[in-house]
Amino acid sequence: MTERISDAEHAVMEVLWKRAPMTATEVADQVVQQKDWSLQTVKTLLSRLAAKAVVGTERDGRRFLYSPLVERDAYLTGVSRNFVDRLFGGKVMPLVAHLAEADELSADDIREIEGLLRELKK
Amino acid sequence: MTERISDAEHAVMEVLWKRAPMTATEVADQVVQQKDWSLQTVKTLLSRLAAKAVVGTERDGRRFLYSPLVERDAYLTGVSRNFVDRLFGGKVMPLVAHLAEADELSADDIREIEGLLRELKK
DNA sequence: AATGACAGTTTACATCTGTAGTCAATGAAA
DNA sequence: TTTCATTGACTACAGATGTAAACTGTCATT
Repeated sequence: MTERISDAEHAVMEVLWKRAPMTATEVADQVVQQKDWSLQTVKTLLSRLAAKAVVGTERDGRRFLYSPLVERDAYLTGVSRNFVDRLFGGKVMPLVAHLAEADELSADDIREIEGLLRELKK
Repeated sequence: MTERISDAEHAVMEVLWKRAPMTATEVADQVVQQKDWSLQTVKTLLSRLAAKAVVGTERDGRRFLYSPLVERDAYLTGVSRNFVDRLFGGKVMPLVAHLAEADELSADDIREIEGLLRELKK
């Protein structure tokens, strides 16, 4: 199973998923636009991710270039699977139903999803 | 915003959401069918939930009766909202699309969801 | 050669979580 | 009334997490 990625780590991953490889400083520059973290914090998160082999490092002179080793897609699948399992008994229906009842779905959302499902049946 | 409920705590809540009020021992009896936890562990979790005011206590002689103070529905809405926000930019479409692409949706699922959406549009 | 600016590594530290063990009070049973 | 079982309260303790500061090695500059 894929290594667990914490919330804070996830923010770092999102940056790396957008562009990679990047140096720690580059990553931090991006992350800081979202989260009010220090450079050190971002470095720590990168190290932990590297230790878990969720990101890979490649030496570039005196510094490292970081790249994701786990694809965003695979990660999302795992997390979604887990989420739906734990909270909705593994069924997507109840989740969609719930979001719908909670008025989290706009008419546009509904149309979009219907279109998607129509595609899927082909 | 609703207090955060950890995974272990969530298992306890599921039991209380099914029936309440219940004593700690009753809750533990139910929980143990799912998780291999000791009575003490369940009691600790109940205490933590009570401390966070996620469950309420009512004295019954020498023991307590516990009941949820947060409704399952409200909880699910919050957690789902948060999940979709963090991972799918707040849009449900990408989530459904993702699950679909990851083959997490069966033909039956698709039909069911379509039925649901059709209802919603009325 | 001395100095300063980065980069990565190590250490820190409070809080949250998972998972109980122990203790003290109290009601039930003998 | 002595004893036992039950219940909540307090304590424990390791690992994960959020959030860094301090340390160390090494180029680039003076």
